[in-house]
Amino acid sequence: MRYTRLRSFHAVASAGGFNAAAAAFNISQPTLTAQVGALEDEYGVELFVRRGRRRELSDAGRHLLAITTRLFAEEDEALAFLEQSRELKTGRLSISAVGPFHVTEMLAAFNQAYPGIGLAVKLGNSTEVLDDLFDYKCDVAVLAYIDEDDRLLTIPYRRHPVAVFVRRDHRFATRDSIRLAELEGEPMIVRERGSTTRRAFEEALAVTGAKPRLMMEIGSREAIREAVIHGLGISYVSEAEFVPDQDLKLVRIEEAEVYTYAHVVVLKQRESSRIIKAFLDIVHRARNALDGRGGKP
Amino acid sequence: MRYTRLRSFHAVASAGGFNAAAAAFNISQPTLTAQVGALEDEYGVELFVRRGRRRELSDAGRHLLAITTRLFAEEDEALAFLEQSRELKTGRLSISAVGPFHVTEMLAAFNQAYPGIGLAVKLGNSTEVLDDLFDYKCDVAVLAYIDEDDRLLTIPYRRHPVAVFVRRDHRFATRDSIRLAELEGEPMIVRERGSTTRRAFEEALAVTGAKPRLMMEIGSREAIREAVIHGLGISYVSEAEFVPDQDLKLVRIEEAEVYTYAHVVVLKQRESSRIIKAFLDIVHRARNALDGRGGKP
DNA sequence: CCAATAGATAGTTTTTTTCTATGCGTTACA
DNA sequence: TGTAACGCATAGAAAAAAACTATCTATTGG
Repeated sequence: MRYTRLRSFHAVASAGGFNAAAAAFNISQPTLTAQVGALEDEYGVELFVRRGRRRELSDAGRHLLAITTRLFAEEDEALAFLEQSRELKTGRLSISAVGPFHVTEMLAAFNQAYPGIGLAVKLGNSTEVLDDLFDYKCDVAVLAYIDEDDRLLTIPYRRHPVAVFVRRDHRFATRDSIRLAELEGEPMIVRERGSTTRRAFEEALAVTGAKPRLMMEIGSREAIREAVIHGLGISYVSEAEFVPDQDLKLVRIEEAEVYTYAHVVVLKQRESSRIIKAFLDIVHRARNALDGRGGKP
Repeated sequence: MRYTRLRSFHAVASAGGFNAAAAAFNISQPTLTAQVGALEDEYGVELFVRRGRRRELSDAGRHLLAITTRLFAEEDEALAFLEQSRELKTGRLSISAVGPFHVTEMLAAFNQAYPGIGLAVKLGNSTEVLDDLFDYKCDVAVLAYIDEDDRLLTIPYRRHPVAVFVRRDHRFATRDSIRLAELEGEPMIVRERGSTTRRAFEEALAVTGAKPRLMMEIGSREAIREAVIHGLGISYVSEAEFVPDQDLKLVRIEEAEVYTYAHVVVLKQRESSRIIKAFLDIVHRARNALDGRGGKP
């Protein structure tokens, strides 16, 4: 109401007449006459002076035009911002993940598709990651295994085989792959309890029945690498996480039954969020691109 | 539409919630929900993030709020300007007048009543003044005599007696007043043809039948004063225009039939203009205040 | 677990906005 | 000096929008 009147005034004032404004802004001239008239009546102010058959801006009108010019510039800015938001040219997506190795690929794909979106990644264990998700501290979580929780929407993203790695001089070092059974009695350095990789590995071992000798439990991938390099034992790692080293050799597991999984998890509630939808879309596309390369669970 | 949505968004964003905004801005909560929802749908942007039972500003929402804050500040400014215009606290009034002497009084009264209104005075002869009026170059004209023109609204403002003035050593200098008949053969310096004062004076002379000796015609009041001081003759002037001098003496005319008039003239078309109405009102009041003092025609 | 709270949804009514058709006064031009 | 074109005003009707009430759902705090 006030707005419409101001807008009509602005149109007439900047177009230089009622008919001109009507033509320029695709509204009828009587509408403009009515709106401007209402504005003038409401405030008892002469915005236009009748001069023959035309109406020209009065001093008050000129002053008001200066204000409305700024006003509608701000409106344009608001709409421009909304437009660019529509196209996801701005915004931020925060991700909590259990490990950096699963997410970098997704981040790269997403960033390529939406270069304007800021990305924030926070790492933590699975409990922390889930808490972030439920506390709205992140938009997307990347987890290894999933709780069945109907507040969550879970998308299996990909699986990474777990492999054994040994020092160059170990008897496995010349092998391309081994069987789990061969690990019987083998001195082994393992991850902390709760590690996704350890869990997957031990489940597979339990199936096989093989029992390595647990040398030590270390809560850091890097520290385990050092321990292996120093000959304290052999260990395992998700293939994607393995950092090559001249003293180390990665040996696959023949059965290939040991995998860590990456699931993309979001709150069902937020599934319809544009930015989250965009991310999930990228994830699906990446999964499909992986098909046939055996990356899928 | 866009505006209402932005306003609803702004209300919710600045009030910190839908219900809070509904209470603060006296609109119903469903209205706000609908408007904000429409804005989000239209641009596919999440302005608020659902967090439990509340909705909190998203990054995009925060950005938009910054813009809408400026937007509505401009709107407030526009409305404030219109409000103060309603009370005639701003604006400008331009006056064209045939002489400065008639208008100063009005200007003073008007300025006292509406100190915020800028005043512009332009002087000219009666033709120029009327042209300004018809060309909308001025809002109000002050003229001596009037054409009957039904495009014009004319208000008699006041009349000023015309008096004779002479040098101290003139035989009239000891008199308080003279009769027009005494001017027979008297050397006289007169204004240019077209001068209101000359016209009034000569009309009165014609009635009387007296014939002064026209010494010279000078198109400037100041130059005439100098001429009288130098003893070239006597002259006349509207009493209101007379500037006292130790060498000059003003002598009234007994019949007091010689007057110049001041009429306030506006275009009928523009009579309803607030500022013009306000000025005419001041003029009427000043006229009434003059009643009983004999200032009226 | 219940009551209170924040927000969403459905359906309706009121208000606003906008249109078409037409009238009136000005201006320009033949 | 008519007369056509132009610029705006007015009337009445139609369309769109904004607003409401009532009700529902989900979350949270005691």
